[in-house]
Amino acid sequence: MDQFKALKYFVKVVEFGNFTKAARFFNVPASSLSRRVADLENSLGATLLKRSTRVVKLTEIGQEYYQQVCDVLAQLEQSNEAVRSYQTQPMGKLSISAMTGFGERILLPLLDEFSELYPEVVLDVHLSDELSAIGRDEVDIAFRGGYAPNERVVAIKLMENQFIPAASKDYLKQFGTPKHPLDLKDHKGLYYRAPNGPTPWICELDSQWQDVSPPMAATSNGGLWLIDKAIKGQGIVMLPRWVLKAYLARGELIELKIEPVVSTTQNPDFGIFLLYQKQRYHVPKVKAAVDFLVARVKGHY
Amino acid sequence: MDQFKALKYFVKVVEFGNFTKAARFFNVPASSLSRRVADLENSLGATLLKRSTRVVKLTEIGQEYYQQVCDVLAQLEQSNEAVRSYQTQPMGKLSISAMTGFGERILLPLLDEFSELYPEVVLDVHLSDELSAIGRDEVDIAFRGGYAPNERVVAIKLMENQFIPAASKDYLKQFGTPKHPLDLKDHKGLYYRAPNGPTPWICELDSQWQDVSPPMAATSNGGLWLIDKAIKGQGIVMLPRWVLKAYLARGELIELKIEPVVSTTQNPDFGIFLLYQKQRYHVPKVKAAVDFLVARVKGHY
DNA sequence: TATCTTTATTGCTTTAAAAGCATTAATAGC
DNA sequence: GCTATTAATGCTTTTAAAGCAATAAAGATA
Repeated sequence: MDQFKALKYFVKVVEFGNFTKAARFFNVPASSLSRRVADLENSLGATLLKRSTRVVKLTEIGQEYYQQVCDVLAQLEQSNEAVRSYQTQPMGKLSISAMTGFGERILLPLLDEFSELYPEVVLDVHLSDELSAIGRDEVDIAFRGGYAPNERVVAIKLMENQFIPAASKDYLKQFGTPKHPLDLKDHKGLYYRAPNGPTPWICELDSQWQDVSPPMAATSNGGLWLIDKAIKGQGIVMLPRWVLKAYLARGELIELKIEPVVSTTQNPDFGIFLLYQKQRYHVPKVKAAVDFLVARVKGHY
Repeated sequence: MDQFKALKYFVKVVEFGNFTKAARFFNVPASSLSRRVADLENSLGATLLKRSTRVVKLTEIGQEYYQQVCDVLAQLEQSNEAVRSYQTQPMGKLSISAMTGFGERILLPLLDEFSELYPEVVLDVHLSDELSAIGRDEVDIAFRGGYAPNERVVAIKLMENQFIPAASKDYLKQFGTPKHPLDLKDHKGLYYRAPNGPTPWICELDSQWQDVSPPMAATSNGGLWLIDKAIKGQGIVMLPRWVLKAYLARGELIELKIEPVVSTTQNPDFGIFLLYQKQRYHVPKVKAAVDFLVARVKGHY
């Protein structure tokens, strides 16, 4: 029995919920699928599909098996792809996912450069703060603030992503400079809006993580708009250091030195990571992009 | 082409380093393997093996592919096994790995009970403090002090594993009762020896983890011997609460209340976990043992 | 250097298995 | 109860892998 063929047939029958449609997909008679799947069931000694003339659905064990088989087939397909594209030129569609802020400020300019170096690679960039699952989705490279979700994904730390509070000189003159987290109660907060809502400001007081968010003056997922408001003296922003760097340098904003440190995450090692699937590194387009981006970002930030 | 057959041939050829020997393994002529592997290479458009009459070895890309393929085949084989053994009685060899202390005191008595319930299951228990890699090794169930190594492994927390210091009444009368971690400097430590050496005693002072180990009076991986010495007043032991529980209850040892808390790990959620491979849960012997052990240990400790 | 031995490959034949097709059986909807 | 749809089955054709003998290549040996 060709087990590989049997598995592919099985998976498609499940997905179409129908032998006939799956057969059309493969351009073979339905009887072939019927036999292959039957072979498979026989060799496993279990019924995977509950068949009737109208519906074909998975049994309990079939459900388990289906998911595992999907996984295995996907992995194998990826390995095959990696070998097939080995020692060819970087080319084809490269899918990249990144957080909006990082994408706009750092990634896109670099990608323009990349495109000049590798014109054969067609870029497909998704900017969103929602985290898309690398591995499952068809994303080749992702930029996220966190570690690798599993051991098949490689995570390279590109830069720090420490959130710091800042405000304009005028604002501080008018409302005073907070020195302690609890001083924030009497200030105005400009909040960055993550997909699950505005990010609270937290702080470790007496070995306990506490929410010390000031009253909300505005909230947005547009960092520039928040910074603009902060410069105009409308409140305190809490954004990554690399975002605020230029404004701090020009004196438009002043970094607030609050003790103990106020942040947006309990994890002190928060950073921006580049993620890719280990087994795909040898696909030329992936390798070229990972090498290029790591070199550029690590060098400049 | 039957890709699975080709892959299985390929893997064995690599492992034997030799077409002829691999062919004998499958009881088919070597020419078959030669053809299947050639097919595979053709379909991938790459050379996987460097052949000569004396040596067959992997190319660089072949090496990559081999490892990934091994993984895929192993996973598939496990899935098949899980389905094949579905809805049969628990039976066959069940391999269990546990830490020595936990194994001797808690696991083995329970396994006696388990064996009476499921006489068809042949137990193979390894007691060792060295951690064996679940997934790679042929271990069905493991007991460890820590989390799941990857997302294919399920970890169930069975009980706390907090290390606490204790000493005998006589000892404390003679040497005084330490109240603060730094008091330990003037005491005698009875150390548990982990595979990588005696476990130091640590403590968080001024938001900094510090080694506050007292001078060593003895060290051993035999917990009972250490407890015996402690009862005789020869020092302070640092062992899990569940180990010391009985001695504390009988008054043979007294728990030391040191502030801030002295421990052997920085992780406050230290516990004993039962680990098994997710996809193997439906193998009857695994399911029976996991369910049994979780119910018993969770209920009684 | 010449010869021997081991081992992978290749051409040809045999054998096995999957594809293809027509038919049957089963089931839901009308 | 009839009709339409769909999965399974029996039989034939086609395809692919197995088996075998012969060849070629590369170390090892003398």
